[in-house]
Amino acid sequence: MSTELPPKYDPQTLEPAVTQRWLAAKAFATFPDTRDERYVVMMPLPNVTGALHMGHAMDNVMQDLLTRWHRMQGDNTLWQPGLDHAGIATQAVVEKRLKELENKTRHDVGREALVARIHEFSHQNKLRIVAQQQGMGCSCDWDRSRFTMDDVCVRAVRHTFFAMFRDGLIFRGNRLVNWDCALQTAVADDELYSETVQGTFSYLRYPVLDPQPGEPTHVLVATTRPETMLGDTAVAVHPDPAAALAATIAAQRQKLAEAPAKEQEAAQAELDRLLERERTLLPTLVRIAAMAKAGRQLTLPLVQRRIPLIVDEWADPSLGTGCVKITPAHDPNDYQVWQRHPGIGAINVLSPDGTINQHGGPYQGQDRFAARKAVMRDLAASGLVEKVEDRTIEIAHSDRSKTIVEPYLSKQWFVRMGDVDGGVVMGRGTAKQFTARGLAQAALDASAGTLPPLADGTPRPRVEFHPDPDRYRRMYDLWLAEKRDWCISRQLWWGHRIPVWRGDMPVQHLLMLQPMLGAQLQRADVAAWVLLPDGTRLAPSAAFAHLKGPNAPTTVEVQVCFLDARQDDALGAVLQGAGLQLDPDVLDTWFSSALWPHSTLGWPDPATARVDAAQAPLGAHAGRPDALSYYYPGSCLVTGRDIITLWVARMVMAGLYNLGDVPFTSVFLHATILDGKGERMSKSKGNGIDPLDIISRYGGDALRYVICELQTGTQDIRLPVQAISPFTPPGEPEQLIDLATAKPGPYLGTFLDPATKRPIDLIGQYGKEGIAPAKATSERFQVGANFCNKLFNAARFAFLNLDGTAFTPVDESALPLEDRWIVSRLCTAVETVHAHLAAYNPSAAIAAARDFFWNELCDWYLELVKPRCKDGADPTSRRLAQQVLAAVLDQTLRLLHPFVPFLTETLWARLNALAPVRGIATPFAASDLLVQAQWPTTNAGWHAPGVEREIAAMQQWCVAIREARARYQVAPKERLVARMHAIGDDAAVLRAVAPLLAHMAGLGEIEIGDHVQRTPDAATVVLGATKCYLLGVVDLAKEQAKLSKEADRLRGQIAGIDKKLGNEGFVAKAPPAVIEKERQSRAALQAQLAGVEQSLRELG
RNA sequence: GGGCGAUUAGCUCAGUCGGUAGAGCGCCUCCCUUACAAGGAGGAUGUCGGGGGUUCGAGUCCCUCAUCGCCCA
Repeated sequence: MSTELPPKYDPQTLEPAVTQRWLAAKAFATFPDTRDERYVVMMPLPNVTGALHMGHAMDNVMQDLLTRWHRMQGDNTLWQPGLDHAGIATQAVVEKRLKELENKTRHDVGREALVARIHEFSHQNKLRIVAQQQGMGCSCDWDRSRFTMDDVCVRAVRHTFFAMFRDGLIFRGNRLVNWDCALQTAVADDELYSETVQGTFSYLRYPVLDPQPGEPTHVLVATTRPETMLGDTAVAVHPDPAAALAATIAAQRQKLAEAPAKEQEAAQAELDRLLERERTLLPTLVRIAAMAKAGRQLTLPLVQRRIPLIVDEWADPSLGTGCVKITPAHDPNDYQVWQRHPGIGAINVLSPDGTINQHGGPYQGQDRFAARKAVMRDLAASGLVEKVEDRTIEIAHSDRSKTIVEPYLSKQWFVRMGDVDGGVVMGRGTAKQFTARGLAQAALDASAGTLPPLADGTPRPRVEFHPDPDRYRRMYDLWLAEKRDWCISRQLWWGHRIPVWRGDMPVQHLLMLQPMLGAQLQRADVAAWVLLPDGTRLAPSAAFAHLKGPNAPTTVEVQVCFLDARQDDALGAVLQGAGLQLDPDVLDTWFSSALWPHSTLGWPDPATARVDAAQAPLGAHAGRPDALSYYYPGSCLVTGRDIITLWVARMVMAGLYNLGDVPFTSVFLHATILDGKGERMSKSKGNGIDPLDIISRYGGDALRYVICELQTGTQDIRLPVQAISPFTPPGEPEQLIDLATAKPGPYLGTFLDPATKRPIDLIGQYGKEGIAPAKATSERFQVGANFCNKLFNAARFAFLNLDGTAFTPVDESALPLEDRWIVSRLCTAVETVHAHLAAYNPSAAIAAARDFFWNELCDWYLELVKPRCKDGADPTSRRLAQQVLAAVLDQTLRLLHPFVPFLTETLWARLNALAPVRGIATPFAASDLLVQAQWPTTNAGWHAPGVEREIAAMQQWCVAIREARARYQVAPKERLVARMHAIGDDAAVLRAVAPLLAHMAGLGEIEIGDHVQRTPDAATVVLGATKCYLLGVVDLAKEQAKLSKEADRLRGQIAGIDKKLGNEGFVAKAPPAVIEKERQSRAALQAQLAGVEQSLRELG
C-alpha cells in the first residue's frame, strides 16, 4: 500500500480507502479474553424502517468516540451494532407502498406474504444504514451485527415472555387503548400527534324514564362525537353542583382581581358567563343531582337502552351542559368514571376497522363518520337535538397512518410493573438471583444503588446518568415510580408473535381433557393459566380442583405458553382441537429492544445460539469464555433524553429480571439536534439532514469533528439547515437557502425559494406534483473540514522534513527550549483531553485538542523549528528537531484519532513509513493501525513549567511586537531592530528566548539591557517593567496620542482597583489571597503606567 | 394544568469555588511568507432577557416577571 499523500486534502478518496483497510483487517473485531478491563457499548438499535438522520449521527459518533478511546486504552472493547424491526413503523411503510403500487391491503396478500415483503424491504434498509454508519467511521464489531428478528433474538424474546408469563408478570386485561382504525392496531401514546380539526359540539336530549311531576323530562348532554352515544352506559352529574360552581366562581373572581390590564376583559367575560350559568342552569343541575342520588334512570335514544343517572365529580357544572354522557369504552375520562362506578358497565360499539359493531343496533356496519351523520339525523328527527355548535377540536392522530385514533376498549397483554405479593425472583437460576418487590421497583433500586448485594457481599453495580446525574435520574425515577403496567400487544403481523394459545373452554370439556393434558401442563417448559369469569387466575392444578368444586363456572379461559417454539407445531393441533388459538397479536417492539443488551450476547445460552457462519460465535470456543459471561454487564449506553423512559428503564428491568444484573453502569445522554428555528429535526418536516449528504460534501471526519464540538453538556443544539438550491444554472456558484427563514411551501416538507419564489421539496415526496427536489446541508460543518485541511497540511509539512528520521534516546531536559516547550504542552493537552472525555464532555475535549494542535503546535512550534529544518542548519539540531517533531506528531495523531479517525489513520500510515520508531527518552509502542494503537499517556518528566513561562513571555512579546508592526504598517518582510530595556529576571528570560523571538517577530537585531536608548522614531511597546523600542517605524504625533490613550486606560484600571481596595468591606471581608492578588496587579499596572508616562516624556 | 430546561458578541455556544466575560463562525485591516487563502498576522464587537434581593463584590446564589423549548396529563 502506498502511503504517499496527495497534494490536497480530499476526504472523498481518503476515507473509503481507510474504511477498506479497517474492514479488511477486522480492526474492530473483538473476542472474550483474559483482560479484566472491558468496555461494552450496545448500540441503540436504529429502526430498519428508514435511513439515519443527524440524531443518529450524534448518537453514533458519541458511541464511536467512547469506543475508540477505550479501545486505545487497551480495554477489551465491544461495540455491538444492530437493527430494530420496528414493528408498526415498518409494517405501516410497507402497507402504504403496497397500497400505492399495487392497490392492495395486507388482507389481500395475507400474513405470510406480507411478512416476507417486509423482510425484503428491511434488508434494503439494513444495507443503507450500515453504509451510513461506516461512512461515519463507526468502529462496530460488524461480525456480531444483530437484527431483532434474528433467531438469537427471537429465542431470547420467547424465553423472557415464557418466564414472565409463568411468573404471572404477563397478563391479558381489558384496557382503553389508542386504536388506529386504518392499521387496525393499538398504538402507544408516543406514536400519536395532535392536530386541530374543525368539528361540531352537539347538544343532545336524553329522555328521563318516568319523570316525576316538576322534574325535567330530559337531561341535556353535549359531545363532539355523537356516534359514541350508542355506547353510553350512564349520564353523570356533579354530586354538589352548587358548591362546585361557587368554587369556580370564587376562583375566577380571584383571577380577575390579579389579571393584568390586557387580560381584564377576558377574565370579566368568563366571570359573567359563570354567573349567568349560576342563575339559569344551576337550579336544573341541582335537581338532576337529586334525581341521580335517588337512582333515577334515562332512556338512551335510538337504541332504547335504560341507563342510570349517576353522580361523579368528573361532571363539571361550569362546562358544557353540566351533565356528561359516559362512554367508558370510548373515552379515557369516562373510563375512569367506570372504574369508580363498575356497575354501569362498558359497551364497545366499534369494530377494529372503525365501523359500528353489533352493539350499535341499526347503525351496525356503518363507518364511524357515516354513523355520526346518521345518528344526528335520527336524533334530530325525534326532536332530541337541542343545538349544534361549530368548534375547533384538538384531536389525536396516529403518527403511522395519519388518521384519527379512537379510544377503544379491548383485551391487551400487559407486563405488570407494580409490586407483587411475595416479590419477583430476578435472575432466577443464576448466581446473582435475588428477590425484588416488583419489576419497576428493581429498576428504581438500580438507579438509587439500593439493590441487594451479591451473594459474596460485593455491592451490585448501579446505573448512573451523565453528564447531569441528578436531573436525568429524576426523569427515570419519576416515570418508573408510576409503575404503570406496560401494554405489550400490538395488532400487527410484523414482529414477535405472542406465544400463547388461548381460548374459552366449557369446564366439562376441560375436565374431560385433564387425564391427557394434566401432566403436560405440569411440565417445566409449559406455563398455563386458567381464568375464571370473575378474572381470577389459577394455575392448572388449582384450577382442576376448583372446577370440580361446588362454585365452578361453566366456561373458563385457558392460556398456554410453551418455552420451546417447536411445541407450537407439535402440540398446536391438539390445542386447536381443544378450541384454543394461537394469539394473533405481536409484541411491542420495545419488548425485544429491552433484551438487546443480553439477547445479542446469546442469552439464555450462548453455546447454542445460532448465528451466521461468517459471524463471531457466541459460545465458548478456542479457549475463550462465552460472550455473555464476558461482556455482560456492559459499560455505557449512549442515547437521547427521550429514550430514558421508553428504553433505558425497560432494559434495566429486563436485564435484572433475566440475569439479576444491570445491563450497563453508565448512561450517557447526548443533546437533541434542532434546526435553526429550534425545532426538532424530522425527516417528514424537511428540516432533517442525511449524514451522507454532509459526508459527501465535507467528509466523515468533518461531520464527526463538528458533532463532537456540538456536544457540550445538557444543552440542545441548534443546527441551522440550508437547502442547496436546485435552480442554480450550471457553472454558477451554488445558492444556499436558509430554511429557518424560508417560507413554507404548499405541502409539509416543502419550502419556497426566496430568489425564484418556486417551491422546493426537501423530503423527495412530491415528484408527481412537479416540485423540484433539494438536498439539505449545513454550513456549520465547514469548520470540521477546515480543521482536517489544517491537520493534513501540518502533517504534510512534517513529512517533508521527516524522511529517514531515526530514533535515539534523548533526555527531555537536554532538548532545546522550544522542544521542551511543545512536549510540555503536549503533556498538558493529553491530560486535559482525557479528563474531558472522562467527564463526558466531547466539546471541551475536542476544543483542548484543537487548541493544542492549532494554536500551539502549528502556530508556534512548527514555525519555531523551521530554521532548524532548513538546508544548511546545524545537523545535530536538525536531527533533534526531526525526532521531536515525529514524536509530537505521533502523540497528536493518537490524541485526535477518536475524533477524526479517517485522516489520522491515513497520516499514521505515512508517519510509520517515514519514521518507524518514535519517542523521546524511550520509544513509543508501535502499531500498524492507529485504531489499535495505544492512547497517549502522560509523562511527568515532560512537564516543564519554567520553560513554559519563558516561551509564554516570548509569545507575549511577539504578539505585542506584531501588533506594533501592524499598527505602524511595517511590511512583513522588513526586519526590525529592537532595543529592549529590561533588568534582572526579565532580561535573563529575554536573552534566553531572543533568537526565537527574533525569528517569530521579524526582528533583525535585538539588544537587551538597562543601558539601551530609544530613538525619537522608535515605537515603544511596554510589557510590565520592560520596554521595547522598535527603531525607525514611528510617526511621532500618532505615537503620542496612542501612548496617552494607553496611559488613560491604565489609570482607569488602577482607579478601579483603588476603589476596591478603598472599600472597607472588601478589605475586611475578602479572603487575603484575593486582596493580595489585587495589590499585585495594581503594582504591575502602576509599573506599566510609569513606563508609558516615561515614554511620553521622551517623546517630548 | 404539573414538571424540567433555556435566555451571554451579528450567529452557534463555553463560562469550574461568587472576584470586572471567552471560543468558533461571521465582520474590518494587511499579507498568495518556500505545510495550509479550507491559510497567516492584527483588530473591532457585550446594560450577560427585565426587575428586585443576598453579598465588600453577582453572568454565577435567592425571589419575581417576560419570552422560548421539552416532557407528562
